[in-house]
Amino acid sequence: MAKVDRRILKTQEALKKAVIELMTEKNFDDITIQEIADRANVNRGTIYLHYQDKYDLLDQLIETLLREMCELDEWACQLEWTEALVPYFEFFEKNYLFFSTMLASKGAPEAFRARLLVAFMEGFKCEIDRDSDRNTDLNDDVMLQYAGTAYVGVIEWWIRNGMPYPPQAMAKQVGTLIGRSL
Amino acid sequence: MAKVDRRILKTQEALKKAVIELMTEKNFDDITIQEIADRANVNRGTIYLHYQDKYDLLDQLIETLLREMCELDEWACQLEWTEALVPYFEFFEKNYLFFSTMLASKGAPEAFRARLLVAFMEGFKCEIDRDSDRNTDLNDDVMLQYAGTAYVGVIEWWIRNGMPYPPQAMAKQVGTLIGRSL
DNA sequence: CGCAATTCGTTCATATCTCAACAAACCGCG
DNA sequence: CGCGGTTTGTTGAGATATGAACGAATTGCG
Repeated sequence: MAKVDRRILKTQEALKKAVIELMTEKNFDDITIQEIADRANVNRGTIYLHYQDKYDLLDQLIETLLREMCELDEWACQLEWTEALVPYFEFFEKNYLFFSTMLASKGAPEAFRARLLVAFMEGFKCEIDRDSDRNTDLNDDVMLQYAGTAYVGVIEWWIRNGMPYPPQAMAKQVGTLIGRSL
Repeated sequence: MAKVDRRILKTQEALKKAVIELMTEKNFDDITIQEIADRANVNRGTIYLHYQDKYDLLDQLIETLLREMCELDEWACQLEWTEALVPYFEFFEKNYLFFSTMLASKGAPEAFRARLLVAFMEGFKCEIDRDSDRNTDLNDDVMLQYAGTAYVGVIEWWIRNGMPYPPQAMAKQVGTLIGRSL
């Protein structure tokens, strides 16, 4: 893709960082456009050059994070599950602030869980075991829904409880379980 | 003074930060304008909108720091020495990276010590004890030179040796000594 | 409810920054 | 020395961000 002007990247990064920060301090709906602009050290009008409103900004912020996450495509049907999940849990850990906020706050982001789920199920698709016959009686969408919701549930629990186990341990256990489910 | 456009401040701060960082990694003379621009995430040409060359940038960087330091004018002839010096040593600590680089590197900043000295002596001027008669036989400039070089020397030692005592302890001791000298 | 204050979204003219290109100066090296 | 490659400083056209202003929501409160 055509390379983007450096100023655009700087502005958008500052804005997204500002939103994440502010979300840890107050409910998303209570955050004002002016506050975001101040925190990002950007003129208020500049926000409207990039986003419709603060909800659009939140949307694109989520989109960015999810895209980043999906680029951890080491799960290119290559590694074993227990290995492949490590970078993911490390990613969750690195973005702990964002995830915990998105999962805790109750304002806008009910949709966040759903988007996570879709992203995971998409990733799981090519992982279903078709070589053996242990899944002959199972429908794809059932298996995907099963493993997907389980994965999201575990992540949510892990984040909410302050990441009681290290990423590696989580990856190993969750990897085992997902492997059994697909 | 007329308020400065936000972009100017952002750019200049990024540039100064970049220089400080780079100076910890290599000799100032080996730093290239392009490197500074890259580190600051700024177009190379932009640098010339603000500075003549990298030496000018370093100059203004020093100027900025010294001005910042002088604005710690709690020593408005108000507090006792041992108290008044605390914010200064905290300032040195906060800018440890800069000071240690400026005092260690041997490229450009031989002049740095001299500038520090001048700044301190200027600040000492109004602090000379004229009320008692214990200084009647002493010249101002002698006392200033004496206390100033001593102060610079101690700071240099403290920074070079990795700040072996906390700022408060340093402020207390140096405060006592300067008080005796003026 | 009704008013005051805040926030929002938009507009405009202008300042600053960007990118690409250029010639000149500088550099290391055969 | 002389040559390629790098760095420098400058330029110009265009893109983006700024600040100030405005009326229209929205909010908080008596």
